[in-house]
Amino acid sequence: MDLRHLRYFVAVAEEENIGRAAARLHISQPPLTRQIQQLEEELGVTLFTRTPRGMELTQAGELFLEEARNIRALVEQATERTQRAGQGKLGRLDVGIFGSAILDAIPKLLLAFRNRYPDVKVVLHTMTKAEQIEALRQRRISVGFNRMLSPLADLEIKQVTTEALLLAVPAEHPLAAQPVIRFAELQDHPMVLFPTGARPSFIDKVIGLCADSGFQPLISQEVGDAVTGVALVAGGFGVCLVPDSATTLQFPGVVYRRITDTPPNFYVDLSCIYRKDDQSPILAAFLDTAERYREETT
Amino acid sequence: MDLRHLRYFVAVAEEENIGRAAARLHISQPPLTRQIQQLEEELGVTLFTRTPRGMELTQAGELFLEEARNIRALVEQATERTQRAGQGKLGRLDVGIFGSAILDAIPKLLLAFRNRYPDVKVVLHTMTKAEQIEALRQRRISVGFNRMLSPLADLEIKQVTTEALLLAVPAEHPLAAQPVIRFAELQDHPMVLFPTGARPSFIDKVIGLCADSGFQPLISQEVGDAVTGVALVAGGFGVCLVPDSATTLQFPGVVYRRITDTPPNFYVDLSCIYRKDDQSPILAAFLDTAERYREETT
DNA sequence: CTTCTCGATACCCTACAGGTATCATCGGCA
DNA sequence: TGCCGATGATACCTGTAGGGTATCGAGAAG
Repeated sequence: MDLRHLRYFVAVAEEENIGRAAARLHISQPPLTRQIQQLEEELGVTLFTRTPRGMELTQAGELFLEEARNIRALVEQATERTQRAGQGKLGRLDVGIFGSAILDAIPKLLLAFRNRYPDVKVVLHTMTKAEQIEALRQRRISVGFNRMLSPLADLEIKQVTTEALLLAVPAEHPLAAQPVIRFAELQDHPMVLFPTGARPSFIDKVIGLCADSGFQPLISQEVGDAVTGVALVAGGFGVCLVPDSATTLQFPGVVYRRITDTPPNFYVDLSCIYRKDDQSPILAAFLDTAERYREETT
Repeated sequence: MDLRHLRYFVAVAEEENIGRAAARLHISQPPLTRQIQQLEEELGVTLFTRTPRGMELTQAGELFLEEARNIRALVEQATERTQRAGQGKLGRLDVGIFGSAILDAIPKLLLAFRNRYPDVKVVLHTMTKAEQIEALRQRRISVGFNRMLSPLADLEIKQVTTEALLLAVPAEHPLAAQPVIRFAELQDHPMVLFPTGARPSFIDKVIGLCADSGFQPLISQEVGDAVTGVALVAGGFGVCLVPDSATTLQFPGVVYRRITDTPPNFYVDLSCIYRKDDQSPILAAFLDTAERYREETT
């Protein structure tokens, strides 16, 4: 049996007349007769009673008509859904995000993606940079978000946005009272740094900036993520350089201050990382959305 | 697209290897490659990623695999069900029965049919002889039960059983006290006859029997069916000849008595009637069951 | 570097879907 | 009653496409 048989059968059943059905199918009458005969022979069931006025369904034929219509609808639906999946419009995208970076850019980007591809189920997995890389290679995620990513042979990196750095300062701290903060002044104040874990990371960025300005920071504490860092600032552990987006963390007793004499690379990137060999149309759609986001926000 | 494509696709998806899938399908590898390519081209979707180790489903491919399996299962089910329908094992049978004749033979026969063909839904329609014939011609029923059916050009009649006649007598009636009742004695006693309506019917049977014995019955009342007839007997309207099966009607004040000197045709048939041109396998199955029933009960 | 395994390609052959011509049958109608 | 028209069935031809064999190209493995 063949989908053609089903198509022909439904046409004949609906027209109750082989000639008309043949015309509707754009074939001539004899082949249609033969196909129907074949179908009946293969099933071993008489589907039609032949009358001088045309073809009339038997009870078995009526049942088969329902089934045939059902199957044909299902085939249509399957192709349609598969095509949507092939265009990245339907399916699932596993995304790795880092600890506290669910701030500003990532939610906005995910929201934009959801709007463009409402039938793609986005699943977020919180994991560190090293875990993201491992998960990418094991195909547990298709894309990861992180900062300060280093090039890798099998993974591609694409910058999503850059963020200026701000200084998180305890409200009672002398620097909070100054109208202007110069970067070099930070050498006199204990700093909270983050994240711990896989290097290079944001920590190295900050230490590098200090080194460029000719000093070593006074490290009061290293913590895992920005949220903890700002919490320690609130607790008086010192100041902390954070990306712009961290200002969404409004802790009582913490104020954010701009640095006036920013060195040229006084910003940090937010990038996404994915397998070079990943041909998934959903990933392509996601990266396209990310690209648009980047263009809109720069 | 074609069911073959689905079969091939599922095999490749399951084997993750075109060569093995080809072996499983008993074809050689190149045609299988081509069929998969055709399928992908027709859908416009890459279903597999080709690796040096074999074929790996894409996300769209995974979805299509589910759909394909589903469709294939449905096709199998459709053929199976249609075949059962074609063998008369699945479907619906509309049966016309007459007023009060839901006694003895018909329920037993229907029960036997249900046991042999549990998936055939039997729908009973109570209708008179004339209504049955009309309903048969209009195909609202496939078979009807009745007595004293006359041959018709387009309808076939098949006897199901015969029943001896008994006399329903009021308990207080003089005949009830006699040890023996001879048929000729009935000429002295008012009788209830049934059914009214289309002739020839059971009424004519009784009148004919009386005529054969050389008398005209004293008709006290004509009623629509045996139940009403026996009820009138209970009410003292007279005696009433009824088929054997009517003894299942146990009215208080009514007793059934045998006639001793029965004439040779002192019985009435129960037959079924159906369209000569009806090729329905369900009807055939039903008639076969009826035939067996007849053989078992004679 | 060789070898093995995978899918892809090239080319041939045959089966079968589809075409035309024609037949058989049954109702309707003059 | 017999002709005509409509219906599905049959006979036969043709071209497409599905399946076969032989072979290639690319990676992985040794």
